Formats: sequence, structure tokens, C-alpha cells
Amino acid sequence: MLVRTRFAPSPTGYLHVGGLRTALYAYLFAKQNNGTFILRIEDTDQSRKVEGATEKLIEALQWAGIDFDEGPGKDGNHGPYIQSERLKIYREHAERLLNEGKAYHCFCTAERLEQVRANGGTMYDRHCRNIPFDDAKKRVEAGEPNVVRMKIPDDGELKFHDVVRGDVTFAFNTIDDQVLLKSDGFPTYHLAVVVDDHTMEISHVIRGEEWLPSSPKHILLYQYFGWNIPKFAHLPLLLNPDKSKLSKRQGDVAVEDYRAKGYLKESLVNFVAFLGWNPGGEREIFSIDELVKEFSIERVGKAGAVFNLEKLNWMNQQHIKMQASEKILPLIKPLLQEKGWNSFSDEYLLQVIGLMKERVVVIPDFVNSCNYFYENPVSYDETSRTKNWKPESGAQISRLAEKFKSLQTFDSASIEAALRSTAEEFSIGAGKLIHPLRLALSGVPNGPSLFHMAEVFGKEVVLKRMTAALEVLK
RNA sequence: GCUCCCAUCGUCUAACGGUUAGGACACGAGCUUUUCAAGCUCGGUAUACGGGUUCGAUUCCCGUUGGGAGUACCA
Repeated sequence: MLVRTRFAPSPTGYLHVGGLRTALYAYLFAKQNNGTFILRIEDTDQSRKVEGATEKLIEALQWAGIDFDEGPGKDGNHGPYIQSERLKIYREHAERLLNEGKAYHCFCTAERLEQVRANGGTMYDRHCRNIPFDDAKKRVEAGEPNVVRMKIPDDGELKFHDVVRGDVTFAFNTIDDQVLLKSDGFPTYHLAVVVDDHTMEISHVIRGEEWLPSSPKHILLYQYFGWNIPKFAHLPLLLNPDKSKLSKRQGDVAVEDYRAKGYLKESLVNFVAFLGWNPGGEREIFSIDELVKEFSIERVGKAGAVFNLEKLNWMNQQHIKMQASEKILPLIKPLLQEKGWNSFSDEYLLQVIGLMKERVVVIPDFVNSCNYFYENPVSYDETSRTKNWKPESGAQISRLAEKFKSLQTFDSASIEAALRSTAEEFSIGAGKLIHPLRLALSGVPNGPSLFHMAEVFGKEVVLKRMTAALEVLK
């Protein structure tokens, strides 16, 4: 069977992390089955139109490494891939249902529907369902506003098999006569998905659990049209810490938010993949290519998963450590630019990245948590100062500076040797020199290995900073 | 309210019906180190409850409770 999956977001202005995971699963499933992954834009709600949203969506997807094979701008003979460009198709299909008596025109006003609900009705009362077809047609031709509703059978039930949930059953008498075509001529989601998924030959509908309750309507439509029913997989929801459906308000939900905060696409993708699924082993760090190999839709869980920022932080740390410094370089350059620190060579920055990689959580840490690589200390940490800068420190650091001056090669090994021999001269432990020097060079009490740090700074900077510190020390 | 879905450490999760219920994050202690991270070692915390079925239930069935989603001319 040819596998074709799709991600069908509505263009709200950003890509939700829940959407990212849905897209990812659909992508992984398609790729591992040599299938096709399709992007379709569901923009049938005119009132929610957002300018530039589709572009942002595509950009976020592309950033995450989820490439679609067909979609806006990538024709695959199943387009167009934007629903607002497919209006004619939906209308034709609605027409067909109307003619076959599987749908009907409804002339109820918003006010009347509200009334019905106010009177305790939880569903549409099917007021227009029995208007004779010809009468309805006349009223439509006369220009009376109307919608098209699908006829749900009076009784019986609909049972279907969901790939992640197993068998699910709904009784028809609990299902509303769903609006298929709105009075503005646009289809509702329910008509559009079914028509599109069928015409685009989607084999597996992978989507969030929030769609589970409307699935019977969709399946009934497939039956009305006489079409093959695709496989359905309803994914567990992503949750806020309070277990409600993940939403803004309780934190960032947009992929671009995480990108902006300095999370690697590798970690966001890895993290989100593990929300509701895992490969069964004990390994947790995977690249997207490895995920394609490991993923199995059968192992997707049923329970919702809380989006846990702390674990994401840890994963980001892991991925940063694994990442080649060369790949990190372009990510920190714009941040340095903002700070006005743009006089550093790639070679220098690569060394900084090498030293900082293991002690960083998000990308901006490469810039913000270690100013000393980019500027001379503007102050010296108070606590460390009283702790490490003793009256005798001045003389010791002066002596150390002299030794540094005479060093031919200024690398970490020779720096360390010089420091240790100086410590011996004064009959003190190396630590008595290391801490004061660290403070003198960086202004803060912690950071990467002192000797490596000094090597990266270079002899000139080190000596300059030592002299500056000595001024304060006196 | 009604319909549907779900239920293992605080969180993400593993466990052919047979395990001292495993791992990871977070947390605590220690080791290592010049500091901070990282790393390593150790530690505590879970099968919601009640009934069945079974020689034996985290696992299968029923109920209860709890949580969630849906209930629009939104998706």
C-alpha cells in the first residue's frame, strides 16, 4: 500500500509545538514507509485569516527539518494544497450529497439556533431536514441564506478502528447534523478534510486526539461518497503542567519561540517525538534520521503528555554537546552582533564554543554566560574577591605575570607549568593561585578550565587583564 | 449536562499474564576537578480505588473515582 500522510494546519500565524509533533509523526511514518508527506493549508475560516501565516508555517517546518513532498509551491498532481483555492471542489461534492439525499439545505438563522440551544437542546433540532428538496432549491435560488448539513442516521452506531486507540464506537443519535457548507460558500473543516484526504489519496490520517469525536462524521461522509476509508491515528494531546491541553498563557507554544530562545531543532524534534512515543530501549537522544528508522506508530501511547521544559533543557544540552562547533558558530554570530562584539575571528569563536559547549543549556549562553571571552572584566565578583584576593595575592600575581611574559609558547600546558612552578616558589597550593587568577582574567569565579581559557585569551590579553586586576588589588 | 478518550514515580516513560516494577528529567548525597558545568556512583518517590477472571494480574473484564477532549456557519 502506498503511504501518503499529510499535515493540515490552519494558518494561525505560527506553528504550535503540538502541531510540530503531529507533523513529525506523519513525516516519520511516511518516510519510513517510502511514502509521501503532504502539507495542506486549511484556511476555510475567512474570519481567522492571518497575513503571512502560511509562509511562517512553512518556514518553521523547514527549520525543524520536516520537508514536505507535496504542498504549497511543490505540486504533486494533487493540488491545489490550499483549501481556499479548492472551493469549487467542495461545492461539487456538497451538491452531490444534496442530490443523493444525504445532505440538506438549512435556512435556520443564527438566532434560531441560539434559541434551540438556550432551550436546552444540545444538538441541532433538524428543523429544516424535512423541507422538500424542490422547495429548498427554490428558496436557495431566490437567494435565501442557507447552509448545507449532512444527514446523520436516526439510529444505529458507527464503529471504527483507530491505529492508536483501537476500536471506537459512537451512537448516531449523539451526533449532530453537521454543517458541511457555510452560508458564505466555504466548506467547514469536516467536508474539506474528507474531500481533500480522499482526492489527495491520503492513506493514513494522523492528527490530534481533539479530532476523535468528529471522526464518525468523517467516516460517514466517506461512506456517503462510496470512498475507501483511510486509516486513522489519533495522537494523544500535549498538555500544560496542569494537564489541560497545551496552550499559550502557560508558556511558549510556538516553535519559533523555542528557536528564538536558542533551542536546537535537533533537540526540539527529539523532545517532541518522545512525548507520547518511545522506541522501547533506554536511549533517548536521537537525530531526526534515526527517528525515521526507529519510529513505529504502533508504539504511540494513548495518554496525554505534559510538555516538560526541564527535560527539553537537558536534551538541548545533550544535543549541543554533540553538535560540531562549526554548526554552532552561525547561530551565535547574530547574537554577538547584537552586543556589538563582531571583531572576533571564526577561529577564536570556534575555540570559545569548544570550551563552553559542555556548560551551556541554550545557544545564547555562549554569549551571555561568558562575557569574558568578548570583553575585559568590567567588575570583579565581590564574594570571590574577598575569598580569593588576599593581601599577598598581588605579589604572587605580579610574579606570575613575569613568568607569563617570558613564555615562548602560550598554550595551556606551558601556562599551567608556569603557574605551578610559581605556586611552588611561594610554597602554596596551586589553587591559591588559580582562583585569584581566574577572577583577575574573567571577573567571575567560575567557567571553563583556567589554563585553556587563558590560552584562548592569548598572552597579550592575559597580561593586560592581570595588570588591570593588580590595580584593583592594591 | 451529554458523548468519547485516558489512567505506572512530581514529569516523560519501559515491562509475551510470572521482574526486587526498569530507564530518563528533576531532586538529595558522594566521587572527580582549579571553579562551574559535564561525567560517574548511590538514594528516595509509582502501578488511582474496588470487584472479578487466573495457580499468578501493572498487564484481561466490570464498576467507581479522577483527568482530558469534543459538544460552533473554528479548526
